[in-house]
Amino acid sequence: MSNILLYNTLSRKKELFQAINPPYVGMYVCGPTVYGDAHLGHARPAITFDLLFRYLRYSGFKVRYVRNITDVGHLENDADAGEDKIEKKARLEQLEPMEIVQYYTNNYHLNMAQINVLSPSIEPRASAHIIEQIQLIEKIIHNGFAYAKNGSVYFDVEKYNKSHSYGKLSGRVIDDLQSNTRVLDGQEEKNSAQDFALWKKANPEHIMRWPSKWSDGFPGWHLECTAMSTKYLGDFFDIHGGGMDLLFPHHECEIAQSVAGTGKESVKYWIHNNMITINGQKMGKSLGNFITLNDLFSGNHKLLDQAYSPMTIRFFILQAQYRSTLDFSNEALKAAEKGLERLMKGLNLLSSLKISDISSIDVKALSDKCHEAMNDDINSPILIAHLFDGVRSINSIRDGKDTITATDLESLKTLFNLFITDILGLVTEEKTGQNNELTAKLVELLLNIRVEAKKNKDFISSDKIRDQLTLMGVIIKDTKEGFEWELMN
RNA sequence: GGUCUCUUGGCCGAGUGGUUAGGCAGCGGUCUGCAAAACCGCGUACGGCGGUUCGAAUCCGCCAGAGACCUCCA
Repeated sequence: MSNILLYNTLSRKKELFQAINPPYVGMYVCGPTVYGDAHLGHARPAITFDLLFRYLRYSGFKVRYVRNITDVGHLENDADAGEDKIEKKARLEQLEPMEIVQYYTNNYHLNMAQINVLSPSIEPRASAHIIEQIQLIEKIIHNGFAYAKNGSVYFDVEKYNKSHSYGKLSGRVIDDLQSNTRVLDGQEEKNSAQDFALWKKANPEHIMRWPSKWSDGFPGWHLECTAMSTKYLGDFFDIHGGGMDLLFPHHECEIAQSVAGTGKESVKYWIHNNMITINGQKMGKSLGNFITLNDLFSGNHKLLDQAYSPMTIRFFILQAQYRSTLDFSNEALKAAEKGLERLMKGLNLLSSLKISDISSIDVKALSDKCHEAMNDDINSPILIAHLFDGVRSINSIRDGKDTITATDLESLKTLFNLFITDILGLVTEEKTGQNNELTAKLVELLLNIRVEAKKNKDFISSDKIRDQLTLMGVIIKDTKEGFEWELMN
């Protein structure tokens, strides 16, 4: 079916992807906690796994892609003393918690659509799966790996580690953890510092609460992913993805929960995307150095020289391999903007190429290279480099320096549409105002007068029209046939 | 402090033993009334010091610097 290599964090090497039940593939990716606008960092996993989703589907797999919305249980601080992120935001904004959840979920969906990220097959909410989480806690308690205390339930890491390996995903040793875990407030309930909460008893002022046999409370953060992934994908599924920062403790805890609950691990391939950095540091909420997607699209942020279109952001992220850090800078984004333009121009040129009896370019070889790049751990930058080689060939054919047959041209069109549009998910963006009929007519009227002036060698008038229009934000390109124009963003 | 990772030409970013990745910027050229745009051409870089090897950006060691995780984070 395919020979896709994927880097599995569990084994620390690239493995041949073999679906558990081909052609079906189950993929679970940790989605956002909806208590703020999505920032550039959130776009990385979304695009990374969107790319994988698209490529797996193209490769013949029927993928069920589950990406959750965390709307409860994600604590602000340590598991005992912390405050629920959603609740905190709700209190600050004087809103019902679910109002916050709805608002930021809507914004997330809008942003994802803007960067052309496909909707997952299922998008479960943690708050809608309390029963499943309670059932899982009961199983874990039944199997002896959790204990209740004062209405809360904690996972017994030490006991689990005696018969299983806690730390196998992140490469941690439990003894190191014990000696190095910082002393935090409110941990007195737990038997051991590294134990984590499965259920938390709610304080009286806590709004988000559900009844359970232990207390009126709410589930722990790590639990939701285990409960929801196995509910929709079964006890053993193919791919679990997320950001590298979730590796420990979140994903480590997921493994422990699933083994403690069902007796076996539930994930075959663990895949992690790396971070987006800014000035060499991770972009994140806690450091306050994040730039939201809305900021990027509007250009309205002190670190931004200009606005960047959603496709520029998408291309910027795709230009780096997902396991590398990617450093934000205006210079890098501008480079991405220009590069994307070049690529899309090449794609558009395909429809106007003249055909010949023979081809001087090798479309099949290009196609093979593109597939090889994607098969090698989804290496999008290599794929893009090959596509740029294709663009050079396309320009060269246009200039008459290379030739292409009708058959090869069809193949090349198919290839470009497949990789650029379907797999990389890059589409041409309409510029705002371009469709305003009156503006278009006025601009064209002026430019036609300018053509007349040029014919009459009245360069003073022609340059005046050009300079004035340029000042107004009309980009003019002179061509053999006359002119082309577009509005500045 | 512990665990792990990274350090590539002006910028971003691929590449794991021997062939020029690619993009942006820059320079040169074609085109143009002049420009702009577009297109074409041009860059032998791999933190430092040793070692292995016929040969290392790529393997090993040491040193320096940066980062991630260890607490919420995509």
